[in-house]
Formats: sequence, C-alpha cells, structure tokens
Amino acid sequence: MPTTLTPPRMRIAEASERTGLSGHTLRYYEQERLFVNPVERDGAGHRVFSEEQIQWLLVCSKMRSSGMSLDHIRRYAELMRGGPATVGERYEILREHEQKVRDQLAELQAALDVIEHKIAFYAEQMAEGTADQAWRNGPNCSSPI
Amino acid sequence: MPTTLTPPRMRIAEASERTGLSGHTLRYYEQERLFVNPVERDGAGHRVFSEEQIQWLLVCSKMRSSGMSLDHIRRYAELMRGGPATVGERYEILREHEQKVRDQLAELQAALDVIEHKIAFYAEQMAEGTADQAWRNGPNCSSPI
DNA sequence: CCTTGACTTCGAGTCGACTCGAAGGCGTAC
DNA sequence: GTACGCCTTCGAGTCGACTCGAAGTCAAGG
Repeated sequence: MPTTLTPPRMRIAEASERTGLSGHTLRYYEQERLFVNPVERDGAGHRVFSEEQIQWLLVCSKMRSSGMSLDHIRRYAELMRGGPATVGERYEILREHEQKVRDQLAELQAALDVIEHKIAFYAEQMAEGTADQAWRNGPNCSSPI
Repeated sequence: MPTTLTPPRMRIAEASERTGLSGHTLRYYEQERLFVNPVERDGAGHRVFSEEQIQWLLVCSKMRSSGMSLDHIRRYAELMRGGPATVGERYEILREHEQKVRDQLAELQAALDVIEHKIAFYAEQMAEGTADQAWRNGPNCSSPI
C-alpha cells in the first residue's frame, strides 16, 4: 500500500495533527462509537480518515472543550446516522448543551469578577507601599482576601 | 455543650448550608489544609466555623468553580498566613488564575459560536418543513452538522 | 533479508476532587 | 437510661476521559 494517501484521506498521524487529538484518543473515540461513519482501513489494517471525519472531529473537539460528555456526543452521532428524521432531536441536544455552556460562562464570569476585585485590592495595597493594613476590612471587602 | 452556637460561629451543618459545600467536603478541605486559620473545635470535638471562614470558603468555592486546583488554593492560604509580606505573590497567583479564566471564557465562547451556528442551521432545516436536504453542504457549512 | 517506523490491539494505570459508608462518641430530650 | 441526632475518624470507592506501554503486524527502503 502507498506510503501517502490520496489527499482527502489520511492516516492517524495526520488526523491527529489536524485535530489536535492524540492517536490514542482517536482510537479511543472510534472504540466509543463517536464517529458518524465507520473509520475505513487500508490493506494493512491501518485507519484511514476522510476530510469529513476530520471536520466531525473538530466539532467533537469543540463540544468536548465546552464540557459535552462522550455519551452525549455518541448519541448525537447516532442521530446523524439516522438521517433527516432525527433533526428535531439533534436540535434539542444542541439547545440543551447551549444552555449548559451559557451557565458555565456565567459561572466563570462571576468568578472572574471576584478575582478582579481581589486583584484590584492587592494592586492598591502594593501601590500604597508596603503598608501594614493588609488585614483591614473595607466595605464590600470582607476579610478573606 | 450548647445546642446552638453564638451567632458568628456555627457547626458543620450550617457551614455546609451557607457555602453549598457538603460536610464531607468541608472536612476534606480542612484535611487538605485549605483553611487560613485552624478550624476550632468545641468541647465535644465538633468543628466550629467562624463567619470569616465562611467568607473564605465562599471565595474558595468561586476559585474552584473557575478551575483553580486545591494545590493552588492551599498555596494561597499559606500566603495568607504569611501576612502582608506575601501580598506580591498572592497578586501573582490571582493574575495567573485570571488569565486561565479568560482563556476558558474564550474557549467556551468559541464553542458556543459553533453550537449557535448549528442550532441556526437546524432551525432553518426544520422551518423548511421536513426537507430532505439535511445532508447538503452550504458555504461555511461543511457536512458534520 | 533485515531494519525501520508507523501502525495495530489489548489491558492496565492515572488524575483530582470528591463521595460514601462503617463504626463510634457525645449531649440533649424523653 | 436510652434513644436520637449530629458529629467524629478512617479508609475505600467513584467518576470520565484519557494515557500509557507492551507485544505484535505490515510495507517500504537499503
């Protein structure tokens, strides 16, 4: 079998490079049935990925980075295989995940507000020279600084 | 020993309620030396938390929810015990964490953009009736929908 | 033919932060 | 005095998603 593949198809090393997912992870994803279409094999039994699968992996990657579980991705992939009839359920899954992502954003933003507040407090402290009032309680600034 | 404590001090059940952290978690945090000041005990050996400790736990909670590790929180708590001399290092820790939170926000936002894009696509699909063109590839819309 | 290197399968190990449950102590209410 | 409920310590278990490593296969290059 050829050492290079006709362009839209590639082996695991390139798929790994393209997606930022390790080869181990790519195999794991196949085993977990996360692909919409089966991963093909060449004569040597090596995996061959299509461009479409790379795009799908990039989507998976975004879903993962926003906290979607492999369970949910698997379900979504199943629905993809189900064709147009499953569009409604796919939509629902995405809507649900969208809400989770918004919740996470809000949570992070709330934390960021606290962090910034403390940073500002410390910046002021440090500007005041090596002041010894590090333990004061200003308004809205209960001690755990 | 009294069944209720003088207001600013409370036992684990109330501390749990106030902070949203389970009693198990509160004990675990003490064991992990996450508190700035030692958790006191009453005559029966029960933990007694101060209002200040509740405030600190609320801060820890925000740090945790934004992904700060217990290791980093422990370090921060140590620095708190070190007094004013450690303000600079505390500032640095917060700055570093701030950046991580901003990175997470950006990552989530990028994922959200993809999700919204797909949601809009599906919404359109569904509006067009049960169209059978679910597999089309529009511009900027490579197939893994 | 032999080496090289990219690949294969398989099973086991890792990670942090909880989370749980068993066994027991203490003080109050009845 | 005994039942109750809240607390204690301790050690073990859980979770998902990797991550690793051993042992083996295959094709091409020299």
